[in-house]
Amino acid sequence: MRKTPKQERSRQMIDTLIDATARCIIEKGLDFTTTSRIAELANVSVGSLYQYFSSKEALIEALMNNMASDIGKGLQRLPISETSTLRDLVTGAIHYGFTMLNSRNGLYLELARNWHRLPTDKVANALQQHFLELSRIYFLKYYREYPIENLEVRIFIIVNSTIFTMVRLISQENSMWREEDVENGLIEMILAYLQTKTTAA
Amino acid sequence: MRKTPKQERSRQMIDTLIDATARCIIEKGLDFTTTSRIAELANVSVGSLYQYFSSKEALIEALMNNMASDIGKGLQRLPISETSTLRDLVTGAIHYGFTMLNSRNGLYLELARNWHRLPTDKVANALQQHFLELSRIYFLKYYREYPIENLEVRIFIIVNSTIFTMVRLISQENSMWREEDVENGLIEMILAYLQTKTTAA
Amino acid sequence: MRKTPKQERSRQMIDTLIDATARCIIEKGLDFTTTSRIAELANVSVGSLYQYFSSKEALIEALMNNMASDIGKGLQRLPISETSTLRDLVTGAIHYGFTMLNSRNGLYLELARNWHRLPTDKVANALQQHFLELSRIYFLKYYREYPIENLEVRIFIIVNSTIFTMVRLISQENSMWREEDVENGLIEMILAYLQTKTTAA
Amino acid sequence: MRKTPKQERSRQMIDTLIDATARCIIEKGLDFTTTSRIAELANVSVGSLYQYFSSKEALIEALMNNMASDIGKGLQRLPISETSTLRDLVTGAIHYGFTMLNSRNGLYLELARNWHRLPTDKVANALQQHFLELSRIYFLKYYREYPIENLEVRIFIIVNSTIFTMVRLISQENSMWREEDVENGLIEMILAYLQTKTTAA
DNA sequence: AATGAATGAGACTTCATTCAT
DNA sequence: AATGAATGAAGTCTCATTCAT
Repeated sequence: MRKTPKQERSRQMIDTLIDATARCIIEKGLDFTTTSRIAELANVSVGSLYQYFSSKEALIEALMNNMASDIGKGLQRLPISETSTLRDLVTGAIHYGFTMLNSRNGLYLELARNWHRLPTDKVANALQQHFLELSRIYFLKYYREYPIENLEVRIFIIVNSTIFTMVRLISQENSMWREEDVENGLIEMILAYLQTKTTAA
Repeated sequence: MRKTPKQERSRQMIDTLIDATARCIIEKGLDFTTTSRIAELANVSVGSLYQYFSSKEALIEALMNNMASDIGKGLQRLPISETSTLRDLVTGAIHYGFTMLNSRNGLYLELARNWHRLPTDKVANALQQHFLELSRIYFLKYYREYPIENLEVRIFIIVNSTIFTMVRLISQENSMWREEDVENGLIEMILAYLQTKTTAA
Repeated sequence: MRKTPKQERSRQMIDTLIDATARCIIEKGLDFTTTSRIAELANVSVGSLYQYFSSKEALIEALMNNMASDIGKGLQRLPISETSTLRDLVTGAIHYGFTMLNSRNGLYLELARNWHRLPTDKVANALQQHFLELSRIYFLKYYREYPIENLEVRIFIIVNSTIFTMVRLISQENSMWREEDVENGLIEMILAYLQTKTTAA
Repeated sequence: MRKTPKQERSRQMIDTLIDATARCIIEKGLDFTTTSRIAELANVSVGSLYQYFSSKEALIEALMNNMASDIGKGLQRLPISETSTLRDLVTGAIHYGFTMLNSRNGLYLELARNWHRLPTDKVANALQQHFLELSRIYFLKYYREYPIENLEVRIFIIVNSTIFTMVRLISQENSMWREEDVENGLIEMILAYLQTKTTAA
């Protein structure tokens, strides 16, 4: 029995367009990502683009959603074994972050740079949510004796701190700092912070 | 000896234009800051604008430089007495950061949001430099027994972590977190991090 | 003898499309009547639409022809008895006009508004022709003693005067005039005009 | 003392653009009147067009206002002497109407054809108002013994009847009727109508 | 025959920058 | 020096029509 070709083709066109958008952002930067350039990169007419996405924004939003889901999947694949220490966990997550930002030829980097003009909320929330769950699971499992207070706020601070420190680092042409050092620094900072007891407010 | 009126006028014109740019960014946001609006706010013609600044970018760069110098001056005014603990110092700096981002009707906030499209380097570098010096002085003075390793990298991480966590917090319409909690969290994180010894790489 | 199914289907498809066009014009107005919307309303593909009509214009022309024939049929059903006065006749016709323009949810109103961009000629001519015949019959029957001069021109004037006065009246959101008053006014005007002898040119 | 050249130039540009709009409508018809064509006809860049008119609609509205004021001025110049009969008055007005619709190479004709898509209200109201005043003055002066009832409604009917009968006549390629005959017919109709007493409602 | 995805010309509008006055 | 009118490339989006399946 044949698969439904319509939806197949639709799905493919949608993916092609989102992919073209990604490539355009990578090649030209978000500021020079235009609907006609996207269509051109997709080897498709502008009209087609608008048959599948009601606006440039919708297209970028779709890309962001893909991104959110990618990141989510990646996070779930992070290895957490019984012998994982908190340091292992944090190191893994930080590493994952750098991998992400350097992946796809800097696509995520450029999106992160422009977070304010983009429908970032979904991605950011997803990210925070994922880390929150990850942390909860971890702390419930292995740190029952050290319940973390204010976990949400801490995750918020850590996630944002990490992302933007990374983005800034990678964005610098000739950085004065080695990626390795910053990576280690972030790990230390996060670990130190997580092991802190909240002071009485 | 007469003052050189030309340069006086120039200086004044330049300041007026930079100020108009700031007001425009505050009122309309960076995306809707156009050269003609700037000129209009400065009560000056667009032509004049281009007599003093070769491009919109140049104008914004000047604004950024002013900003950098403002921030520098502010930092130098941070009170550090002999009795200041490290916590006092960090608390003061974080507070200063929030004050800055909320000052000038959100001008710095908007600029920080759009850092990637702006000539941020100078500001960021200035900021980092200032904090570096501040820290050096502090640690040399009171912590001679605890020499901080990798101070530059740590400052880089801390400054970026702080700025963007704050920006993200302030940018959220109805934030899920109280400013106070985030402020405290940042302070704890930074303090914990600074008191960490670098692990052997 | 079997009916020819092809032609049956054709006829039905054609009618469906014309009907969809009418519905689209009613719902969206002529300016927002697009081929794809028509096809959608007809539960048919755009491609099929073009199998039956060579262009959007052809489709609308067909609708106009249907309209002409509808109006013609309606006019023939206007009651003219032996005891009808001229006033009865005119009143009936004016009433018919208003009924028409308000019928089909304003379809004819919208078409009349846009007469210039449409192949109006057929409809207008049909209308004029019908009224001409109606008048001829009437005057021949009952007014033999008052032969109307220049009947064609008079009908032309009356028909156009009536249609557009009505269209303008109905199109006004909050008309300053009651429909009843305009209706009576038109009747008076037409009656007065028909009872006029042509002055020597 | 020099005239203010700015306003001079502005005024001239505005007039040029409105004039170009008029020419474009005349040459291409309203449907093919585009902002770039207008700019081209005005020997001006599109940008300039938008410096003076915020949108295509604004430009067309300005043209309509000019039209309204032209028509108003023309009406005020209609000769009404003491010896004018009602027939003289009506004849003059009808004549004026035909002159108008034929003037400016059919500009007003095309605008009248497209009344429904245009900001017609101002023009139509102006026209009705002018005729109303004209009629009031006339009837007050010379027909005190025959006060016209429902003058407003009558004027509404007459103005619309006249305009569209004319527009339809002129729009026909090879009209079946001589302009003279229709003109006379309209005059007779209007005169007959105005001399009618309103029937009790 | 039917489908509907694809096309692409063309519409409106913005804004950094220039240049005649 | 100052002005601000003029420029025009570039951007987003629509829709009648075609054509491969």
